[in-house]
Amino acid sequence: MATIKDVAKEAGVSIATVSAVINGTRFVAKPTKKRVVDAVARLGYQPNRMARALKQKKSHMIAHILPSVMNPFFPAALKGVEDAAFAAGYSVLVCNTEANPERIQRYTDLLLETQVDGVVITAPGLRSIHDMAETLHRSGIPVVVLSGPRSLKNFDRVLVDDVQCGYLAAQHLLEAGHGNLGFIQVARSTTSKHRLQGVCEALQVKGAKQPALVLEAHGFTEQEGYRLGVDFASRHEKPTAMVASNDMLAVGFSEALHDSGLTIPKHLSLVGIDNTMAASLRPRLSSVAIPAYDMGLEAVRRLIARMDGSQQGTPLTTTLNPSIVEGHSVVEVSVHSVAQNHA
Amino acid sequence: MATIKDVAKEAGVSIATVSAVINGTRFVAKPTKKRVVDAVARLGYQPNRMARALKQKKSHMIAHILPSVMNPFFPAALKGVEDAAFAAGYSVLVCNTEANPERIQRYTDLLLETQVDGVVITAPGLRSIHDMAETLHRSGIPVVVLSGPRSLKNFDRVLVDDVQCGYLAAQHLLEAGHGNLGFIQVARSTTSKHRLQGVCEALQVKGAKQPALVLEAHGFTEQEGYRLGVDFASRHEKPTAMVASNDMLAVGFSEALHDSGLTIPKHLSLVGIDNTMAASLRPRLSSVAIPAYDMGLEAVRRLIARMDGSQQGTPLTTTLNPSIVEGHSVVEVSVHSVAQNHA
DNA sequence: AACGTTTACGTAAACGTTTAGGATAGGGGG
DNA sequence: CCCCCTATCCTAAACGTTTACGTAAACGTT
Repeated sequence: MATIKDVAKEAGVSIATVSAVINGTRFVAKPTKKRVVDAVARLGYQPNRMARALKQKKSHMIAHILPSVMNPFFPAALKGVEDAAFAAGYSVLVCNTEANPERIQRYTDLLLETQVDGVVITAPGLRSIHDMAETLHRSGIPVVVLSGPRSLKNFDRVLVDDVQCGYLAAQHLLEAGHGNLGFIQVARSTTSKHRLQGVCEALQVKGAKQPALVLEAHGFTEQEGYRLGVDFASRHEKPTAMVASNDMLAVGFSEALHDSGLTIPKHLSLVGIDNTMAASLRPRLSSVAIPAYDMGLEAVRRLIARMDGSQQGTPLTTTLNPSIVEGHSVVEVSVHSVAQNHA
Repeated sequence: MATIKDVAKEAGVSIATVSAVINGTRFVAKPTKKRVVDAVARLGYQPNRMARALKQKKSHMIAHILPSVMNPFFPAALKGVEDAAFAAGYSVLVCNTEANPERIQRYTDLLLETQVDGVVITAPGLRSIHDMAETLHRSGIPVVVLSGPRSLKNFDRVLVDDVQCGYLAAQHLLEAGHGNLGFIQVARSTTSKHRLQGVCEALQVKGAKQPALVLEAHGFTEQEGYRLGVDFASRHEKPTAMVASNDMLAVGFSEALHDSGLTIPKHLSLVGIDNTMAASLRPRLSSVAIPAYDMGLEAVRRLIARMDGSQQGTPLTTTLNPSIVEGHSVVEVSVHSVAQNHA
């Protein structure tokens, strides 16, 4: 690899001059500049990023910390992060924590050593990730949290409005004429609670206060969805439509209905939330899409604003809006058929 | 951030000694070592990776170049890459090319500047990616190709055996009693051609030479699958089972059958290849799984072997075996019903 | 003609490491 | 008692940049 010294010699100038023409940091006479440019081309010179980083104390790298790229939500966020970073001249280091405390520990050390200029942490559920964020932050590294809990109050955050998610899901069903809805919630999850609240808010427009039926799952899993689906199928009084706290639940739920001889959307209209599994169902599940890609973009924009100092002071939280994407799991219903609520 | 100098002063030794105890590069008397270790702890010292990289000409970073993390195949490969890298003390930079020549160009410059120690390139279809690989390689950066074409003969490669994929798919159907199969191939794709060849090889055991029906798609897309599904449904003579060149095709195909009133697996047994969409179909699609995660692991192992010089000389290609994962899209059939081949 | 300004570039220190090549001190053999 | 060896640590150069500062030449002004 040619160094700046080689270029300087080749062009017959000092290294300071080479640096100047490369970075445009000061005026260089036209003919001199040309000599340098030519020399660079001849030698195929590429500035050494390590050396530059060392001198400038800026690595031009950011880290994206996430639980696992295998989870369908994260690749989209990662891509948003990478796109925004790329556009701004940053490279991104991926760090899969796998929710493993040991990995998390090693990664925070690694990131400190690497002198990354900033990090975006997505969906930090664990205490150890919380600690990681704090540690990095204390070391002066800007941190923005993507889709994290309210407890991370020292950081910039970019979120999707969970209440709005529930609201949209319910509204979509109401607009299709469904009067009494059910909801599948998840025990001890604030996310789920917010989504339920959104459902309630939508219902209030119709005068109702609560969903006609609330089933409780113990986790956002397909198995739990299936379990509740079996339960549901055996009931006499059934709402004509359900909202699931997330798509996984919806998939399991729908599977159970299918096994019980009930079909969607004929016997039940169903809408999911997060739109990760929409393609997994026939007919396609209607679901509320979380703009993961856009959240990634926004997170990095926030981060860059912190890194270049154009944004200072108290933490900001940006909220993006979800949107409903229609599948074929919801059926229009006339005002009359709403009244009769058994399949 | 504390530097090595601060530690040296704090411990009352020279920086060389500090470096020695940190890296264990030479003997240091026990009491001295303790003083250093304590000083490190007191100051919370972390070695600066940039400085180290500069001196050692080794960044301890590798890059993973891929078309797009949004494509379902790649996250698994990425995770394999990251796991192996992490275990070996390397960080990984993700580079989504989006098959965009401009991005590719900028990324190759970036990687050269960053002095990454090695790169793994996955699924390089394009000419410009081919060039990228060559450029990096010429600059002395070890490159291993994950799942690339045979034309990339200067590089270590890790592949899945496409012929084997076809073979497994067909064998699975044969074992279920299906005598005459069909195949959905993709025009001008060597991957598809190999898979077809595998199907043929499996058929030869039964005395047949060719699938009873070969449909031709113009791309690995759901739309093409749908188009061929419509075609298929209108035929009089139908095989009892089909193999699709990939899962996307299978999904589209199955969609079309469904719309034509044919159901899987009752009227047709179907198996896909690559297992990316298995969950997208009800009933679940039986498919040949490509071990993307393991391929990622293996790629990085190869890469590391090159980087530390333990592996030299002529390029190696490692082939991993695919495996069938059973869904519910294949039905057992008696020898008799095989004879009657219309639905 | 002497001097101040401007223009264009060079010198050298610094960033935080690693590492080759001393240097110092203590100890054993003759 | 001298010499040499070993054990232990230090000095200083080097990695490839950026940048504060310095300097030389050219020019205009009086």
